[in-house]
Amino acid sequence: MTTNETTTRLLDAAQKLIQERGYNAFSYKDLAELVGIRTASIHYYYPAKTDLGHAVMDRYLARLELALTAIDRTARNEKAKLRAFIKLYRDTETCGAICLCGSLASDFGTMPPSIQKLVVAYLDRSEAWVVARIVSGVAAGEFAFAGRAAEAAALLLSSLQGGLLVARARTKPALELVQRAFFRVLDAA
Amino acid sequence: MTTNETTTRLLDAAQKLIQERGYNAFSYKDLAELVGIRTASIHYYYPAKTDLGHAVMDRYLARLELALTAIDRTARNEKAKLRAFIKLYRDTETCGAICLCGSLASDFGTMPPSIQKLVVAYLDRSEAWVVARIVSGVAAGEFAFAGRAAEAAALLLSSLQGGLLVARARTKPALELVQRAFFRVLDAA
DNA sequence: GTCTATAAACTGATAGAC
DNA sequence: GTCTATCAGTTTATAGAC
Repeated sequence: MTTNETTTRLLDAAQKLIQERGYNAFSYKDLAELVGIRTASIHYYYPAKTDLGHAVMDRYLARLELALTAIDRTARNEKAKLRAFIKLYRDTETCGAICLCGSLASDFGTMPPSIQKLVVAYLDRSEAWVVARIVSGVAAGEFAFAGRAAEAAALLLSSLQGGLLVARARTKPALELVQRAFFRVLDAA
Repeated sequence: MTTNETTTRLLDAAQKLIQERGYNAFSYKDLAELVGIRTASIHYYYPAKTDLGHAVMDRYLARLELALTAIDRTARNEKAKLRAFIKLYRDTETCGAICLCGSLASDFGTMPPSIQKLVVAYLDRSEAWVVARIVSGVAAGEFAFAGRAAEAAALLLSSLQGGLLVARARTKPALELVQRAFFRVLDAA
């Protein structure tokens, strides 16, 4: 382990702030108060704010990889895998937060290229995984879906990101309805 | 007409900045440079930045109403109406922008209640209209969709908002795929 | 209506003591 | 590693001349 206690608490607090307020709406002062240290101390770990943002998104991407691996290992079939994937977003919805990747995507133009690349990587990886699940599910006769997998994958990814946005603003869950409607696409011929 | 030339240019530029960078990522200085006046002059029209944000979102909501009215008047059937609605988002996608409402929703926690209310109103109005189109389309035998209209409406609204987010980050259109997949939901039994 | 001038607070960031 | 002290730049916002 190379990460100590303080870096973890900084990353946790920063991620929370970005997901709840947005990257450009939180300051080192906010973060310092949340973690209980001074702003100068944060600079010791993350000299620039973009370094911090990069580290948070980097960890988020690594965790996606771990989550997908865990799902692929434990879920019985492709539908169960997709349900587990959607569950990741529904847990975020429960917290009243939006996806870190979605939050950074909405500030995309103001992010440095190194962070932009991670955001794109997160979306690409998610999409590729979903496409693979659909292709596999169709091949196994699990889904009746007759269209292109890329269509359904784009629909799922977009509706999960947007669903979190919409749900938080209205403090009214959206992803349960989204999930139900989405599986109609796969189950219908 | 109560709005003069300068207010219109201020609202246009502010909307553009919010959709491209986000509410918390643009300043009166950015806006002043874009419009060609000094920051103090902006305060003459909009004393506080939240007044400006409110005015931009208020106009955006009024324009939604106009757009829905125009669609209801000109489109031949419910499917054509929904296609025209999706076109509003696809035009935004073409500009490389996200929805103003989606941008403000992603900064939701940092917005004053008066703006939050407009964001919620925009989403509520959009959803109600989409639900009505689906219910009407099913009643007319235009859609084979057998589920609850609220499900499909949540899927559409979420995927359009999220689709813009995803598309801009990857500079790769998403809404054409989203649209195709969505109509499978309505057309399938 | 638009300007100059200015303020008070906050921003990310650095230097250097402990 | 964490602190105090400090910086230069920016932010929203106001006062008052023209």
